[in-house]
Amino acid sequence: MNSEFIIAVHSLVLLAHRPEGTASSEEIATNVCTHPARIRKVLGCLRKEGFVATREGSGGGYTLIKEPEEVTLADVYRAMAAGSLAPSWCSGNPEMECMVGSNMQDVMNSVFCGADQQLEQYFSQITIGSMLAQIRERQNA
Amino acid sequence: MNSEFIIAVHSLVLLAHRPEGTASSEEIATNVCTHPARIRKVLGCLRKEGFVATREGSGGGYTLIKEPEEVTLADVYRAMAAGSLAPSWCSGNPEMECMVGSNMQDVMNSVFCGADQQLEQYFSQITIGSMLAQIRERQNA
DNA sequence: CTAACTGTAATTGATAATATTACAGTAACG
DNA sequence: CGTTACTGTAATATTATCAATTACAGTTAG
Repeated sequence: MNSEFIIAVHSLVLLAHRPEGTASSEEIATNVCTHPARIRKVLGCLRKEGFVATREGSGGGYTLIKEPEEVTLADVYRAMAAGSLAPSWCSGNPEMECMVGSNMQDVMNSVFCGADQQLEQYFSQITIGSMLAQIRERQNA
Repeated sequence: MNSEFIIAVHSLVLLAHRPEGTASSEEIATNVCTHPARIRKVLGCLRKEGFVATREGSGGGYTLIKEPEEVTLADVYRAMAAGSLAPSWCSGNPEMECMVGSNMQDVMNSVFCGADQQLEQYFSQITIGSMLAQIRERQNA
């Protein structure tokens, strides 16, 4: 799994937790434990996909512009990491003579496409809001 | 996803395709397109898990000792790559003060545990035998 | 005894992931 | 205005991970 997916989810949960839904890249970076430049890159992507609004300049930052309960992890997954299940490494080779070796890439690919869909379906049941709720439960326990 | 999972699946399908269910690490490596030493490592693991038998010495090699239709990708996944969905990279830090940052690792972890189970369930519907059948279909088409 | 194997570990090389730095562009605020 | 505090983006370094390769001890058939 793409670690940018994790950063995106964490950032969205943090924004949802903020009363105004707003934070700067530095605040988010501190919370996520990474570099502000990386946050800016990931949240720039989330902006293009319509999850957050950004304001440049002094006092600027990132604002969540969707209801936390309506943003599913599947939405985030599609935006950040779709198809990332299959490893870059590939077995077999379509050019070879052996029936198994020459067809394996295609068959393996279809297996991973199905897995990706399965994963997306699972993620569609989890929202940014429900993750925040889980965190609050843990805190109270 | 772990690429050893792919190597394991490919190797098992190849063995299933062989009349005697047998091949040497070099034959498998050629078919998979990797190095024999890597095959030996992966299939050594499959031996420990009871999928194949190995014979050392001259004329030795690897033999499939299960029915291809009864070996599911979930079995292989558990043996080779269980829990490999979650990235090594971790966001947040349990030591920090912020509720979100300090609990994110745990919550994220539970999300990925669920995803892993989901994936395993999907893989349990696919067998080495069914993959070989798919390959044969493609070949005929 | 030799040839053909597996088992395993160490080393190297390649690639990808992450952190860091740098700086241009933008907006608030005095 | 000019200064300060931000984002956007790219380039560069640094690490970490993955895969190939090499090496060699142990095993078995003939």
